[in-house]
Amino acid sequence: MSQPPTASTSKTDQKTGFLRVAIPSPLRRLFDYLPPSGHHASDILSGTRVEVPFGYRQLVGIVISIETKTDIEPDKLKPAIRILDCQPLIPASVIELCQWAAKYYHHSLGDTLIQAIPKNLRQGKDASTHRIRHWQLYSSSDKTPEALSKQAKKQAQALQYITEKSTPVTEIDLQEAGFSKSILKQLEEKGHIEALLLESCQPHFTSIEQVIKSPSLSLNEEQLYALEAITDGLDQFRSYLLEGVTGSGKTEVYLQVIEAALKQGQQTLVLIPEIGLTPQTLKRFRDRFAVPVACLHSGLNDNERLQGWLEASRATAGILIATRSGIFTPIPNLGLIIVDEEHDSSYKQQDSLRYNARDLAIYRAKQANCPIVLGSATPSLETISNARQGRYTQLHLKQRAGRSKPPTIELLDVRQQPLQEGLSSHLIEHIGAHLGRGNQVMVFLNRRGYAPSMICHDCGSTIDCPHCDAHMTLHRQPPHMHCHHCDYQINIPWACPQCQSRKLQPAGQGTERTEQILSSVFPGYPVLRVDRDSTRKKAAFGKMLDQIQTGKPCLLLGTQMLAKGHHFPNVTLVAILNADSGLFSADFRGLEKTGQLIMQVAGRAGRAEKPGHVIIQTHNPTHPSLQLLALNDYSRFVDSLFVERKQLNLPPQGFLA
DNA sequence: AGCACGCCGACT
DNA sequence: GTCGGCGTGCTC
Repeated sequence: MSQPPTASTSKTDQKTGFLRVAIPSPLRRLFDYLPPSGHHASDILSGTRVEVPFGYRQLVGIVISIETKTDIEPDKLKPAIRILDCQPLIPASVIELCQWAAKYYHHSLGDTLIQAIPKNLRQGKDASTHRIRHWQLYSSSDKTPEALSKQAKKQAQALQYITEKSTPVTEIDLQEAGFSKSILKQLEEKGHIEALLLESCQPHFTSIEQVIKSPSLSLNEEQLYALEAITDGLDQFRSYLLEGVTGSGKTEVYLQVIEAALKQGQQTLVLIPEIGLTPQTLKRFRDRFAVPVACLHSGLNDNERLQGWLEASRATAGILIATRSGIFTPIPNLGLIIVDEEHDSSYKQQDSLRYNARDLAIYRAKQANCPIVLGSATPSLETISNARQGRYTQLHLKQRAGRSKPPTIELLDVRQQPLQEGLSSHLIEHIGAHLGRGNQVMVFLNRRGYAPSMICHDCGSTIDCPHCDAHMTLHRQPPHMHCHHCDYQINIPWACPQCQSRKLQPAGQGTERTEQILSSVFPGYPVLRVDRDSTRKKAAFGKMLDQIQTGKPCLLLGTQMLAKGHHFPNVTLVAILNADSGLFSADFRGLEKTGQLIMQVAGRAGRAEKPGHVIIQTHNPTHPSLQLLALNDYSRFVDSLFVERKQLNLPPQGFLA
């Protein structure tokens, strides 16, 4: 082995400093390294990724700081392998956010930071040379393209679109213009176009002079008041609660606030619930704004995620629409945060770092000194409590936009009434009447499968999951028993495992069972079942939505998938079958969740010209919470919950941990 | 969390 | 002999 040129060299290296690195490991401390050979610590910036030896492994860590002193014995220090970024990948603001989150949620900083960046970057991929697929006309003349057939209209349009652009077009751009991958592939096979991998060279979003692509809608008085309240303080931290009933036009207020932020050269982060980012939502943003709109959600592959992340962190996109984890995306010109459906539980991460993206969003807005808008028709008690204590400015949208009226809500007492597979005859009459008038009916049942349990008629024992002790749900399509907690599945038993009796019976109602009864009672109308089982295939849900949008009379039967975000103009009757099961939940937030769900479901009724009617079947017509919900009065319902929480000293009145 | 090491019992 | 089960300890 050759000696270093002089003995003093290594000493000088040590004097220049150490890298303090956050390592993706559950250990809640940082690790010091010598700079990689050929580097001086003083040239390395915090926020860059660094590859380091760690035990027997090599990991990608994040440089948190450069230190001149270390407590580690010199012979234990290892040099880092290499620096992965020439510019900080994670800005100081996001490191600070992660430090706060790691401390608050008792998690390691390394694990917190590493989950804040896309998978590709976690694995050490070079961020500066990220390439994406572009398409251009076939450039060499070694073969003549095959002529397009007259039927291939879409292909001809795509070819036209690509021809008109002078530079290669990104595949994403083409997809937004309505040309699918298969169209492009066919054009490629016929020799018309070719793919190129190019670095995207989009300009900073502020270089796009016109912010708006299509004109805004006109606002009613309440909307205008909200808009002005928020835009008055665009340059300072302030939290707003935008409480607006379903159909009151919250989104239009968001869009116009975003417009104001963009005009000041600032980016907006829009957080939405997990299932909230439908292609329609995205389209609405992209149709309105001329600046690029990036998105991050679970439907994207690793490269698309990286793309969205880079567009936001390089400020090529003016708007980032993201689900929970998007709260960690670097956004250099952050000037506005919107959290839509702020009460939604998908903002909570349940495993590893147990954060609530809505709460981190508040921290981030404070950090960026910008306004944050929490929007919901049914805000969480925490948020209402904050608003009442004056921490948030409260804005109300009480009227539905346009001419539609709030629905009437009826509690249908089914005590002592004959039930046909969970449906009372009164309800069946109502459903028939609405269908007969050519309208659509929505039946809401928050239980998928055929029946939530199997019970032995002779000994009373139930079929339970061996792993989690919960009842196993009976499914008929295909026939099996399924644990909805851990996914454990078995065949339907022939006999009771306890007493060998053959009298095992389905107990309770699931959507499959209700589908059967609805089809037999209303044979002339299609029954569309929308739950996680019937929509497992990717296109299935979309197809059902299309069928609903035709407006023809039909029965829509589903779980909470139906409750959120969709606009069904022809639904005039909403029936809620098992509201009772939510009234006596073990979780102290159970009643709150139930109330929010009922309000959300009820909001599906009568959104257009036709008045809506909601029927809640119940064995507890005198339940005070249910009565308040039936008055369509969410705030009085919330008041009653506050009283209860106060008595039991539960959040937000008290603390649990 | 990973990963290696080391101790011990079961098998070709 | 040696394969592998899991208990323990360490990571700059």
